[in-house]
Amino acid sequence: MTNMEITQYTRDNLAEKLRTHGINPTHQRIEIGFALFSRHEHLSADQIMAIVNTRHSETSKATVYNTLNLFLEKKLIREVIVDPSKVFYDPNTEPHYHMYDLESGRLTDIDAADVRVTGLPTLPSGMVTESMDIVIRVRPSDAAH
Amino acid sequence: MTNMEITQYTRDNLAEKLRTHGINPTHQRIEIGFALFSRHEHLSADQIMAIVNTRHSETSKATVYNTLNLFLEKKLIREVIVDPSKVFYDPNTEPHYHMYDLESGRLTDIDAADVRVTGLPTLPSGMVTESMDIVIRVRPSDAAH
DNA sequence: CATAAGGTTAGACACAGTCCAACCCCTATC
DNA sequence: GATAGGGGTTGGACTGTGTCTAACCTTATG
Repeated sequence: MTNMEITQYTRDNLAEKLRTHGINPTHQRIEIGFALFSRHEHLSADQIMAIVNTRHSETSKATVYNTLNLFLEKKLIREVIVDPSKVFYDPNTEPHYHMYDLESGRLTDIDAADVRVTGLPTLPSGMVTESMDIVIRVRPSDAAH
Repeated sequence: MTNMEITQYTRDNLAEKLRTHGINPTHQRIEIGFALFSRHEHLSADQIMAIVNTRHSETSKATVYNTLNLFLEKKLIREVIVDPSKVFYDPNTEPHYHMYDLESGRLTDIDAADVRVTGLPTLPSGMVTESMDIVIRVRPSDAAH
């Protein structure tokens, strides 16, 4: 099981999800996880911090980064690198790719199930693939480029 | 013609290349272009600045960034976003993808000619594709992950 | 209770990249 | 060959993301 289908996240089942990934579910971690998993959006660290700090207790910048890096390490979330100025964190760990709207900065998922990539070279020996990312950068056709 | 085959770059034919792209070939711009095009490597802004400042005159950080952004605008080079901490600049504007070694940070090209990608969704109407980037992240198989 | 380990915090820090106002250099014009 | 003007360059200040550190808090355990 990589991802049991939870349709509605609560702070309780999120705590459970953290535990099954070997993460001690503290107050702050649950809030940060909740921010990511209850929305299904790609959020940057500062967006997450803003969301978390509008409710309940304050959470520091250090904790936000500590927690996101912990979640990454434990493969609970993924990192999406499309914008040179900030990293997006992606609660969807199923295989998928991304479409990035250069105009709005909006990032949307492309299901990997339908996509086939052929003709890639074989890896140098002793190397293994960690991930393959595909990013399609798009813009409105009337926009000046 | 997108890219005439220049096997050996000199400061002279580089000045010519800049001119054909509508760029006034100044001293600094030629040096920065030479750093990128004579190597066929992916360099970051600080690497370029280091290279340029070991020979001839000094070039400021502002000029390095101004020039790289100008080159990007004029489609003389491409930007490769794989590492959250820095942008790489790619002198190769032919269609190709990238393999990124997470251990060493080394970035290598994958020729696009052999690669086929099928099953991508159609774009939302009014949108055009600016680019499609594929990044294969690899690491040594013995490395702790 | 005492202790220790783990978690959180504010604030200092590092670093990539941008901005700005002053300056420089080159060319055109007289 | 003086002058002016525009494009290019510059140092330095600044911004924003992300990291580090040392102190502090919390919780489980004996």
